[in-house]
Amino acid sequence: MTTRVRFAPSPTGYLHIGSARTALFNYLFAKNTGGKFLIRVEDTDQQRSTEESLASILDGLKWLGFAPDEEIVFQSDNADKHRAIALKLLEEGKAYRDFTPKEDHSSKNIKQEIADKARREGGEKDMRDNEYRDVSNEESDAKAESGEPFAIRLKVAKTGKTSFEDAVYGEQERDYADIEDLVLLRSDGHPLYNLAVVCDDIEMNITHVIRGQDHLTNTHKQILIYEALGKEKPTFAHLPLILAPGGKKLSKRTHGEIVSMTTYRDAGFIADAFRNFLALLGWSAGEEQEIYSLDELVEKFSLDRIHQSNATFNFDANNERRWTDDKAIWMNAEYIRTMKLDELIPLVREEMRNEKLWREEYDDDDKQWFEATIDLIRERFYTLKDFSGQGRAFFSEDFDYDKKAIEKNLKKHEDLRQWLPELAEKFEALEDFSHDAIFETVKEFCEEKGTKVGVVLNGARVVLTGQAVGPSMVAAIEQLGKDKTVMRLKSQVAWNE
RNA sequence: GACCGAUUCGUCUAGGGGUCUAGGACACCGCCCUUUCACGGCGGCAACACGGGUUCAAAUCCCGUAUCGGUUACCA
Repeated sequence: MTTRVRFAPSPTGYLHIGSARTALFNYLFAKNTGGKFLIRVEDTDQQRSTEESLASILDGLKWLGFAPDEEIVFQSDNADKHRAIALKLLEEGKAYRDFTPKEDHSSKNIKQEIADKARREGGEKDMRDNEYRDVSNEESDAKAESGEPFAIRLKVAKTGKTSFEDAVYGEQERDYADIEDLVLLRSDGHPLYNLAVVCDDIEMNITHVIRGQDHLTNTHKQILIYEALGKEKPTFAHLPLILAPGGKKLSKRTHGEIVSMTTYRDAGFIADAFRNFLALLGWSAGEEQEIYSLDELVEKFSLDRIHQSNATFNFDANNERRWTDDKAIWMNAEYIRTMKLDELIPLVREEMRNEKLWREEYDDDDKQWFEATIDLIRERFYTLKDFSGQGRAFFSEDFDYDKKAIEKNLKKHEDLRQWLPELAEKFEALEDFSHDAIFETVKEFCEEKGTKVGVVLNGARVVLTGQAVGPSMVAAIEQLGKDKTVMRLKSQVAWNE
């Protein structure tokens, strides 16, 4: 039997980092087992579902490279089927009409309200105390015919328990006494989540349900539906959650854009790097290797190596350098400096196009120079943004000077104000502007002035690139070329910043 | 509150009775390298939540406690 898994986002926000990880694990599992990876959009909550949200989620999935193997299913298209199934269950006596008027919740603190109510009721509450549970069919039919609105609830047996073997968490049991008679169909005829999920998973022939641990206890309710329907249940695999620092829930409301996938794409992350990082949040191959290509991840992935404890996604909103997880940033840098140059170039090209730094010559006459330059400067970069930011001076005269660099490497050595233009003259006289010649020139110049090479080189770095850090300065000068080097060394712009 | 789950360095994690004076990665710190910097190399700091068992032996098994998380909707 081929495995079939689905990623089932509800389009009520952008693609959350935790959802992205769920999508990744589904994808890896499908490919590892030679199965199908499907996408089902759970848009039954009409109130909260939006087009933008859907577009953003699909965008994020596309960026990460998770293309579905079959057409995307929209859950709302199946509402009629879900309704029919609920009615069938009612007919069979496995569900009943509940004429209790709908309770209204003030929209803001629903979670809190429910928790408070549950606390008040304590463990005393009898889950089978619904007064309509055992009314006769005749009475129920009559009320329905008279037009009284009703919801349809599943009739959960009084004693017994459900159980299933979770592929991650192991044997799971829950007493019927702890499960309420869940609502299948709302009084307005709208099918609810647990029903819709089960029906669609059956319809789509899903063999493995891989989803967040927040669904673990609700799984028992779904099993009850599978049983009422007389259908075989799939294998369940629940994933540990991804938390914010301090072990709190990672949410848009409190943490903002940091939880959105598109933030990372827009911040210059490489999809492969981020996917690699995500894979290691809640799963590991049990070896010391940490950098994995997609193919390697697919090959090594298995459900039994998924962790059972939640992971913290580490970041500090008050620290610009630590705006997101250190390890994610490191991994991105690692990919930038070690990936194949011809895989990196297209990504840099796109970034430069967006920043209006791209020139057609880079793909033509200046191709060699461009590639050599990228190869040189990638060494210290963390994101794709750095190519248009810190690396800007290599492609444009319009670049910024880092204030700290000016203070530390330029203004602290007032002599450089004269020396740098003097050095420019020496360079100008150079016929052969090669690495060795440049270095010899600098060295002689420093001996003449009785200063350390570092002082001149660091000062030159600021004037030439606007930065305090970068690749080997001599190599950078060679790459920049004689004209630009001479011009910038003579310029007083940086001094006036 | 009830039910469910988890708990190894600051973070991600290895480990599943002896090989653990607990390994790796990120971050941090130091040294070296580059006659220069946030590369690289080497090294350092740093953890088995707590208490009881079981056992010749427990980070690993069992029980309790604590803490954290999840669920408890006519949301998904």
